[in-house]
Amino acid sequence: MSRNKVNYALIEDASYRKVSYNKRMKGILKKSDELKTLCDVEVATVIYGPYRNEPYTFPNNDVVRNTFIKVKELPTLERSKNMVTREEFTMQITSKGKEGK
Amino acid sequence: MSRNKVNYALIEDASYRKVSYNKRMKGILKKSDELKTLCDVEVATVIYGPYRNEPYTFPNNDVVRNTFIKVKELPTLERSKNMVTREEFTMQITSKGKEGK
DNA sequence: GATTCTATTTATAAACT
DNA sequence: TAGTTTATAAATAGAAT
Repeated sequence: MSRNKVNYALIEDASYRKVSYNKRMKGILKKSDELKTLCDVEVATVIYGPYRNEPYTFPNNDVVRNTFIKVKELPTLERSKNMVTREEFTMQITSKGKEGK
Repeated sequence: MSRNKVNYALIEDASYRKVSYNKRMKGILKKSDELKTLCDVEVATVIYGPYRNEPYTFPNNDVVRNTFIKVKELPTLERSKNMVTREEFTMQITSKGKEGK
């Protein structure tokens, strides 16, 4: 964004890529924190790249672990497709789905 | 952002809070996708709130699970504090830390 | 209540230090 | 080459639909 439009592709220049990474990391973490506070939802993010040996966790390792546990039982991609189909079917037989978005 | 500055606090009005949640969710997912593409890093995000029964995963359940494995072995908050201290100590005895950030 | 519009704030690419 | 500044693109709060 800014002085020029951003091209949606890998930034070829390594040093500029790192500068961009640092700025954007900061931006995403701020946005995540805002979402959590403004809308009262749980947000857990892990970013893993060549700039640190360990993955970066937001807001911290413990919250990430707690939140990610909820994902354990979720379907794999293959099963997920079936689930959606089932959901859509349920939507059809009930007048309206009850979940938000 | 926008017509008015955002107040860093829970949005009291539930319907407006949901509208804001939808907009900001979309924004964060876009930013995450951009970071991944522009800077070639792994990003995994889980958002869990009252608007869905299941946690929302980005980019999908499988990637989140894979990334989560890397976080399993990371220290807890308590141990983390010690780690930082140790890192700082290492920084002191070596002229310069070698990690990015 | 969801979708579109628009004024304004916020994020950030490039320049500069 | 990390921090600061500035011009501009992008996100989004509130309004309109």
